[in-house]
Amino acid sequence: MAPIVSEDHKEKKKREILESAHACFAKKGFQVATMNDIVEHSGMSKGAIYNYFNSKDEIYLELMRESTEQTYNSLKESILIFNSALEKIIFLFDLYDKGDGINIEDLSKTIVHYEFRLYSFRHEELNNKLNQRKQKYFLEFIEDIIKEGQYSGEFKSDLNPKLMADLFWSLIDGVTSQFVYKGYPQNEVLNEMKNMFINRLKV
Amino acid sequence: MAPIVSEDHKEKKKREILESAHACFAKKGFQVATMNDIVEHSGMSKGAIYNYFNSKDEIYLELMRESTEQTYNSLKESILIFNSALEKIIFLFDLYDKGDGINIEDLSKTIVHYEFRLYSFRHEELNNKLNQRKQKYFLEFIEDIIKEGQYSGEFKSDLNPKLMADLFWSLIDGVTSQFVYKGYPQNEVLNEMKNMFINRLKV
Amino acid sequence: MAPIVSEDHKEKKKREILESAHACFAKKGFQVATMNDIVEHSGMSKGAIYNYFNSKDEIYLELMRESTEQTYNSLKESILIFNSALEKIIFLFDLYDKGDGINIEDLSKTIVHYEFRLYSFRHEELNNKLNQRKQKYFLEFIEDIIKEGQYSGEFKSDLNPKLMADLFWSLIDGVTSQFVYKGYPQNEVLNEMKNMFINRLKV
Amino acid sequence: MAPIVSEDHKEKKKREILESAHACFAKKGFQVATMNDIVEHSGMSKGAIYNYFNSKDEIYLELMRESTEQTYNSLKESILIFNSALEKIIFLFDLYDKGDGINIEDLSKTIVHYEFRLYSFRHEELNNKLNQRKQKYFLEFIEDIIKEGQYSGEFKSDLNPKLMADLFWSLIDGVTSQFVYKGYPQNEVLNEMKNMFINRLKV
DNA sequence: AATGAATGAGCCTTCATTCAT
DNA sequence: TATGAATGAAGGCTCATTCAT
Repeated sequence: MAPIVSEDHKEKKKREILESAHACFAKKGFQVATMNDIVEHSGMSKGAIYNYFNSKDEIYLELMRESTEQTYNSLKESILIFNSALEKIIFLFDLYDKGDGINIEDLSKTIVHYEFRLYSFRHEELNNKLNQRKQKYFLEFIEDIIKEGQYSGEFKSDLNPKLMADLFWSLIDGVTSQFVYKGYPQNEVLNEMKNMFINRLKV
Repeated sequence: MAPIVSEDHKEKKKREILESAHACFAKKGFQVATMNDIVEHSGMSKGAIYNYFNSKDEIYLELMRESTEQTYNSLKESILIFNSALEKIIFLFDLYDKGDGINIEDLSKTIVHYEFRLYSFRHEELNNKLNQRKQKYFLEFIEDIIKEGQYSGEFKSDLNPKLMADLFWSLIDGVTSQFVYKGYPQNEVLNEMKNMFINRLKV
Repeated sequence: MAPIVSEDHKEKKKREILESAHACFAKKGFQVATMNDIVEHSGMSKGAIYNYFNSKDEIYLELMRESTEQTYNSLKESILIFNSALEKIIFLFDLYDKGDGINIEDLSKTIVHYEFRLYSFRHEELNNKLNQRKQKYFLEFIEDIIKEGQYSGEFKSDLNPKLMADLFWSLIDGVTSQFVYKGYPQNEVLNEMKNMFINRLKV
Repeated sequence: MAPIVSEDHKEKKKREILESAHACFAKKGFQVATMNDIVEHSGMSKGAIYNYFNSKDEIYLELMRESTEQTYNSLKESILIFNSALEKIIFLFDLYDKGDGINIEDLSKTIVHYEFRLYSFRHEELNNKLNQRKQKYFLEFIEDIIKEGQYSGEFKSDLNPKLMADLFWSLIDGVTSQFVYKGYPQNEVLNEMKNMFINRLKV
């Protein structure tokens, strides 16, 4: 006899749980939010959730993995339309321009992201398994663009691409961090950073 | 009846508790560290600690307040010896140079700092004033140095001092954030930032 | 509409479930083994199992009933080939000789048997009849052999057959119990018991 | 400042918990009885109990340890008054004579004891740590008496004392086991065993 | 003030059982 | 009948906080 629910349905359920979890983590923080919160928010039963995920940690991990993957994929895809390395870099900075006004959801996501990072710090195994790989993806992604710019003659040839990639993400982290701190976007700061960084790169 | 213990003694006790608490929070994180951990680390009794602080939260908040204040005071004092605005800025950047090697304790302290920040985000009512004031102090602190440099002719006169101050802390946050992320100092990145920032400032 | 599956098929399914259950109970113990374990071991679905048994307890009880019956039947049948009461008794003792070496499966089965016993103790209402009948069967079984030996002149005529039957099972229980305790067979002890018991019986 | 409660008080509390636990284990079985049962039965709070014991297992272990020690000590002491090995053996058998009637408490204790044994079987570490030592104590205890009887000329010199000790406890286990099974004492059976065993020993 | 035993709400997780399909 | 996702009570345990001494 055929399975009662389709794979699709199962995926949808997982999504529901993950979204509820994310909402709860955003509202209360990952460590403070409880499985009961997620149960309540999702409207599902406790057992149902444990049918899809084996632990609170696993939910967290999946959320982390997804977020990284999505960000990575969307970054990668979005720059395909640009022909020059410079344009790519400019575009990436502009992605972090939150526009005007306070976007609570954006803020929440960022908060959860930071909490993930701190939580990972206390769990070395996780940290190593996930963060290193993640770092590598994102770092190499920028590194490649820098190299491309050097190859095409857009960027100074004596720059250390690895260092520039580190610098790029540090700048982004800095502005995001301030976003959390202050509660509103730091677009002017971001703009300053963009200019600085581009000046540093351009021949 | 005269008070049995002096105010001084009380302050000393509070200090002991706060230091133990900070050590425990640094080691395990605020959420995971327990009152029992603090009891054990401080060598005091549970009841004694509750005589000085009404809750774990209160200890945490007090630690935040103090830490901010201390950092502020030490920053303020330390730059007194410099005569030029540029030297002051350079000195401040250099403060965040962690030297070589991984210093776990330094890392832990930074983590606690970041946890503070997230915790604050969840307790808007309580900490709004605290954070705003704190922000203001640190921002104005840099703002004043920028203005000083403009006045003395060291820095470009058309810079927005507020924006430069925001930028400064964003850069610092960015590099610190990466420190947490990677687990080791990002001194080269810091150096790049320093040069960029100074270039942006100098006439 | 005619029944889709025959009674035979139903019996076969029940058997499968019972065997899986027995394997799981033997491996983990009744309390620790879960319905999921049985599901997994049997390859059937949870719902299917609940179509044949109303509860985990019911499976357990049925297993008990069956096991007792089977043991009884096989005991009864196996001694048919012997002509003297003495030979029968000797044969029964030898059944409990586990040979050399530790046989984990044998041990596990014995454990389940003992767990049955304790479980029964906690469910007097349900099992009173079951146990009493069981007891009666096994006791009368031995009792009859004793009487047969007395009738044939092999055994002392002044023995109380009931008491001797009690004694027989106590000896068997004792040696089995030690088997569980120590984890390896107690064949020498069993042999001593056999000799003692036979000496007590023989004229 | 002196501690608030005396060591005595603490010991008394531990005793209370252990007695409640034993009562609950006896009533429902070790695995089925819950910490909540113990909480309820003891009238203490959950936290209080966890102040004295770190886990349900630990309570069980302590109960086991105590029971073994007490039995061992009382056995050892009680036979001091006898001069001959034979008298000692006889006395030990008589200890297990439960008199007439059903003593529920005695039965409960025995049940809990058997459950301990089975539970241990599933937890090898425990089994090894505790049972072996316990076994050794009790076995050597009997072994020594056998040897004493051989030395004094009371018992056959060609007996294997280790085997006789094993046999002794197997007999006791057997009769106790039947006690659990049937729910009432098996004194006549015990008497038969005693006579058999003594006949086997005596020159 | 100091002590630390006591409290009990709450946490994460498990699992026998049910029921829509 | 068969399926397995859903249910939710219950389990062991933790820990911030209280309070009698």
